[in-house]
Amino acid sequence: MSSAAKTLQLLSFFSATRPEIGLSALCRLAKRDKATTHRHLQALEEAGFVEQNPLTRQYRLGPAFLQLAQVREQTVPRKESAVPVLKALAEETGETTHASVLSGSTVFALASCESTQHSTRVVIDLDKFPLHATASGLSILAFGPSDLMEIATANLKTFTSYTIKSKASLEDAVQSVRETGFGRTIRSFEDEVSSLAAPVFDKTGNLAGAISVACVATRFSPDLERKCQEHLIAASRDLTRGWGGTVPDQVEAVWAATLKNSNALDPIS
Amino acid sequence: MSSAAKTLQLLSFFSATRPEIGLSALCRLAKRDKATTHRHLQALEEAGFVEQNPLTRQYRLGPAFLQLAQVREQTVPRKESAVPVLKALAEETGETTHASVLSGSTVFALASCESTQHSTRVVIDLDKFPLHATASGLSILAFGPSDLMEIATANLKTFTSYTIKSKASLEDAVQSVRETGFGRTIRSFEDEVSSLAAPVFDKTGNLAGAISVACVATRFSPDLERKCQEHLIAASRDLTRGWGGTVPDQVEAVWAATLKNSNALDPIS
DNA sequence: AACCACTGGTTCAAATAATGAACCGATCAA
DNA sequence: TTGATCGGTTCATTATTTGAACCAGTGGTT
Repeated sequence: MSSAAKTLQLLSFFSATRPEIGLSALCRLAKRDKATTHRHLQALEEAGFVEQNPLTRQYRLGPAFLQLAQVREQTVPRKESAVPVLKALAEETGETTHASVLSGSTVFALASCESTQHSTRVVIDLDKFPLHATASGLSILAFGPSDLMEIATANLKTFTSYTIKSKASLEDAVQSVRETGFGRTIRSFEDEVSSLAAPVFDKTGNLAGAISVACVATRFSPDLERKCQEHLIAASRDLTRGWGGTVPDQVEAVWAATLKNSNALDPIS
Repeated sequence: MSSAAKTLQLLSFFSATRPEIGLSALCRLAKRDKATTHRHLQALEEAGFVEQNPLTRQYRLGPAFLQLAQVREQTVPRKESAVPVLKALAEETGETTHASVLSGSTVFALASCESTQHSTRVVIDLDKFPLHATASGLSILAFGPSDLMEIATANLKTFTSYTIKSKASLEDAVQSVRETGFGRTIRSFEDEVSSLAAPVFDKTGNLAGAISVACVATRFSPDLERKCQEHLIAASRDLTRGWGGTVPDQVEAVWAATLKNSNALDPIS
């Protein structure tokens, strides 16, 4: 590990829950020498990446990040960071993938990617995802702002015979998403499509959008679902990271539980 | 210069106007070896501080900054409280406003706001303010830690024909800031810009940064200066308050004296 | 007041990791 | 083909990083 890498690693110990760290504490966290850590901190301080609280002498993240984050946002808008994640997800699952962003109370399509693995594949060309009828919409209802539920129930448009039609069944569906961490729809938007989606979060820790896999319904087996779940988790983490956030622990927990359950049901794995 | 410092320095070459840089270009900018620079970039990439554009292979700032900027703002919420103050100040004066923070011995740009009142306005895109050549820098020299003076005199870079060039004239300028409470520069950083700045303090009672108005030089009349002074006082009080501090009585006193003098000179107001 | 346990910070010989000229393979233009 | 880029890699040389031991200061206990 290079000296630069060690220096940079120190920054990763700062978080919202541990915003200020003293020299000795940081040595323990990083399992490194005091002299070394001190020199590393001085290099970081010079660059504006950390500063010392003049009262407590503890170190905290510096103001340089505000500037650099601004440049990053100007350099890489959200769509661009979604594309590689969607590509990877499409390749891994062999199905079509979508990313969407919540803006106000509308779920906008951001980008999508078709897998080349199968000759039949899902091609959905929409720019707004209905909240009640898509896996992405359900994910966003489950983990997004609570006032969305009202808007969703006011717009229960029917797309197929499977589309959710009542407020009660929508609430059930959303509750199930909260418990599993995945939005899930079977033929509810298009007759031949079943989807699985995961929420994506941004730097404010709020829900920012969703990422989904749209499967040809006849291919949507428990095995495929399991595979989609695994890769959706990775994809959501990646995209959340690309948008500057971290997946909330609570969501990670329900994902872990869901995967465990599906393991239990499937004695092979 | 430590290897870590060299690595970190690479990041400073990225900006809104130069968001992506290739390996060779970065070597030229940093005046360093290609192998070395490449290794440094790899360390940065591993930490998420840079990433490569998969198409062009050029490097750009990474997503880690979004997270770390978020943590920084949660730790020391400065930018958030500065924005409305800058906005108000820009509106009141009709000129561009800046806020900066002192970290270590560097003055970082925090945020800025352009007035919509005039069609010609000052647009300054820098991330570090030179201590000797900007109104903000002079304010910080005047009311900040005394060891800054050494650093400033060691870095008397010339920007325009008006830029302060000698230790003696810098000391004079700083003394004048102490007496008036305002940093003041006439065309000293950019040829067409004259600025006025006031110090901002934090909860420890120490200087934390500065707030400034950058005027198109040809508009910088005594009337406008007077107006800027009045509103800068209010803005500095607001921002200091937003950062949990209070403006020291001694600074308030020199402000009051300055306003009184300019009243005496200007019988109209 | 003496003692202890803890800070943050510094020193210097020993050891390790950074360095850069030269090199490779690709790409592009003339 | 040639030449001038580009990004990336190699390895002997060299300079930098390293950490045990050391200060100095602080707050709590005996």
